[in-house]
Formats: sequence, structure tokens, C-alpha cells
Amino acid sequence: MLLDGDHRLPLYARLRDVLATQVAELVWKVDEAIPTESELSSEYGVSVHTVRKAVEQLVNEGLLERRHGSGTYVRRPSFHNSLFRWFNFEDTTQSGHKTVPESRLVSREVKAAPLETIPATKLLRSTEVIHLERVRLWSGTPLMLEDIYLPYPKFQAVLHDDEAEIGPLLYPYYERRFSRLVTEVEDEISVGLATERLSEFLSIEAGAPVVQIDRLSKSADGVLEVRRAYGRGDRFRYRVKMS
Amino acid sequence: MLLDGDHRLPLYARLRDVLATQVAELVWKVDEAIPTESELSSEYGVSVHTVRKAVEQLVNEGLLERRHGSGTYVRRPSFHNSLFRWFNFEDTTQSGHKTVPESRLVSREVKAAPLETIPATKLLRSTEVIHLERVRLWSGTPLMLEDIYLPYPKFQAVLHDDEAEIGPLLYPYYERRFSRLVTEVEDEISVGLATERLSEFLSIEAGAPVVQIDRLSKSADGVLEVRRAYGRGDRFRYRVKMS
DNA sequence: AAGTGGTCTAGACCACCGA
DNA sequence: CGGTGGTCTAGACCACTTC
Repeated sequence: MLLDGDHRLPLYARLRDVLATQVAELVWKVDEAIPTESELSSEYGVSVHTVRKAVEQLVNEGLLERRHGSGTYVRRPSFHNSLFRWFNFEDTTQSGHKTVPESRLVSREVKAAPLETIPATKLLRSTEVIHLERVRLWSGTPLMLEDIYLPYPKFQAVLHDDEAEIGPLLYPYYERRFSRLVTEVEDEISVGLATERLSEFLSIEAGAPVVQIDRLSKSADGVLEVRRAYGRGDRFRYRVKMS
Repeated sequence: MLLDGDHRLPLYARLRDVLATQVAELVWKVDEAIPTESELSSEYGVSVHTVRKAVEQLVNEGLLERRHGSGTYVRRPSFHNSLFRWFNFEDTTQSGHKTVPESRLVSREVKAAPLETIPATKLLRSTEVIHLERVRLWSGTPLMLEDIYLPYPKFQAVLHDDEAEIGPLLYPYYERRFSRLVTEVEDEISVGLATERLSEFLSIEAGAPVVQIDRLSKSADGVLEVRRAYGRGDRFRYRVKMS
């Protein structure tokens, strides 16, 4: 079992690619240890240092996690609540126990490919899609309205599952119910004004500023979910440092 | 010249700190090569590999830049145009030559500490501040209105310098004129609606969505400039990937 | 051709974890 | 305690830049 592939690429890069593929194909489960450095070293016939350099890259990319004295593990990406990172919510619970966002499903239905779902059907490679409408609240205040699109029929169970069973977070539900792990998300932010529909669900005035977050959620086998979330503009806050 | 400091820290970490300090103190100029790996190795009495690990960190942090076969250089952070990164502008110049944003100074004055400049005076550690008002355009279209605050009297030359001499980009001007290099910026984004003043300068309707970008620009000796930029909401676009 | 960083090896010792 | 990753060394050879 040696490293072939582009002989122009250095050994550690080829090893990185091999390991990355194996992680994506779930050769090891999430939170499971991959082989030790010396095992990989002898398996692929390279020095330990070369293995370390390959693993180092994957750690920087967020796929693996080292635990000193214990091993190197497949990392579970945690996007739970990650849409809320765009908003500013004073966690006013004095007690200090963390607030969990609430969710309320407004509608669930299957749609063929009417105009507004065409991008979703393309991205999900599915002619019919499931459409969920959901309101998300933070300590009682509605913050976001979401339009969520999922491939049909693969995810049809979501149409009839009890809302309590689905829970407030979808990604853990996808993992439990459909064995699909979200490994990467892409967000695109833009801004606009509240329509009638939004003013109603978010309890803000029509014409108030809103932010729109378009999200693609990907798993090992491609785009898993297409989502468009509208949030209250007055609660939007984002910080970046550059150097 | 050996590495003292916390003996709990590994050698490469101590060396990283030493080098980072020297970069901050401009021991080497921007774009100048630092000593070679073998020079550093013998100077500090550590192996080349240890030097490489220290340098590697600083490269990841953006302070240094390696050039294979040539040397390791102090990196010039490039925030030129960096406010435009928040906006979507189809670069419609067919020719492919890069468009430079235009700037138009609207007003320049010294202010004591009226209400709205109090945060700036604190951050700039200066009781009087210079206030610049500036419009920024992209291929003729006004995109942003900026309120810029600088410490007085240190930057008073900006009050009377010819606008052509100042040019469309302030950071290079600060470097030329005041020998101050911006090394780090912090942006905070929020959204709102266009006031009368904004609708006038940005040629949009009052009540249209705008984004507000609050920026701190820092140099080696602290906060150098405080800026609030208002941009057209319809041109705002920001993308992020997470994993 | 000389000098730089880039890759790779072999091996020693340390710090941490878990049984 | 044995096994894991973390630090560190010494040294060979390669790829690239510069003159």
C-alpha cells in the first residue's frame, strides 16, 4: 500500500489526499481515532515526520483533531445554532445556563419545480423538493424565518415526523434519521426590506431592514439542503479581524 | 543570544515570540528579507527545523512570507480597497484592467469632543480629533459615505494637503506622510435604513437599506483611525465557508 | 554557481493519557 | 505502565532564485 498519484506532488501532500478521502468516505466514524502516526508511517512507507505533516494540514483544515497522549480523531463539525452567529442576542438569562433557540414549523410540503424552487432542485439534483417553512426564536423573540429545501423522496420522513421528534436543530436530526452528516456550509449574506410576510412572522414593521442568509449545507455526497433565512436587521451584527 | 523567557514554552514558541516582536518593532522593513534559516539557527542555537516551525507559525499568522529560493520576507498587509470587499461590483470594464475606486473628500475639520465624536476621542486617546467626510465611488457609482476620525494634532497635515496628493487610498498616504503602517483592522457590520443625508450622497431613496461598517485601524502603537462607513445595501454581498 | 527555502529521513527524548 | 502525540536534533538531497 504505497503512495501513487501525481509524482510531482510531495509525499505528504499525496498522503493528505488519501487521508482526506478516507475521512470523507467515513472509513473512520466521527470521533473515532485514526491509525497512529507510526502505523501510518509503516503502512505507507514514509517517515513519521511526513505523516505528521500530512495530518497537520488536515487538522488546520478542520477534518482531524489531535489529542496529546491519546490519538488523532475525526472531528465532528459543529454548526448547531450556526445561523445565530450572525445575530446579536444579549443572553439575558441571568442564571448563566445556555439558551437553546426554539423552532416552530409553519408548513411542510412537496413541490414540483415552480419558479422559486428551480435553483433548489438543481442544487439538490432532484426534480421534486420538500419545502419547510420555519420560524426560529431566541428566548421567545422571533429572529428568523427560514425556507428550507430538501431532496424528495429521500427526506420524505420529515413531512410526517412529529415536530417534537425533529427538535429545534435540524442537522442532528438529519444525522439521527437519515445518517447524513453536514460537513460544510456556505453562507451568502445580503440585505433588503421586510415584506408583509416577513413583518408578520418576525413582528417587525413592513419596510424595516432585514438580512437574507442563503445557505448551502453539504455532506460527503454533495449538497444536502438549500436554505434561505430572513433575519431581523436590527439584531444583525458581524465582526471580523483582518491582518 | 539565546532564548530565555518562559521555560515552560517550547523553543519554537519562544523563537516565534522573539521574531514577532522584532517584526512589530520594524527591525526589518516591510518587504525586506529576515535572516536566513541557517543564520537564525546558529544565532539562537537551535536546529533549523525549530526555526522553520517558528517561521511557519508567523507565516500562518500573516506576518511573514516565504519565497522559495529567495528568502523569508516581512509581509505588507494589504487592506487597500478592503472596505470594498463587502460589496458586489461587477467589474464591467471589458478591457480587464483593474478599476481603482475613486474618492471625493466632502469636508475636513477639527472637532473638540461633541457627542458623536466621544467614542473616537477615547479610542484615539486624543481630546480633539480630525473629521473627514468622504464619498467613495466604483466606476462612477457612489457606493459608500465615510466618516473618518484621526488624532489631532498628529495628522493635521491631512487638513490642508492637496486632495490629489492624498489620493484615493488613505493607508498608503498615512505611510508616506506620517510613517504609520496599518497592520490590523477590525470591522463590525450592521444594517439600517438610509437617512436624508445618505440618500443624497449615495443616490438612493431615503428608507432604502444601508449597511454600516465600523472599522478600527491599528498600527504598532495602537488605534490609528476610527471610521464609520455607510454603504448601499443593494450592493452588499458577503460569502463565508465554514467547516 | 552559490545560496535560499522545501522535502524527507532516522532517531532521541519528553509530556500526556488511559488502563 | 505502555502507547500516544509533541519537541528537537543532525543531516541529506532537491527545487528554485539570483547573479
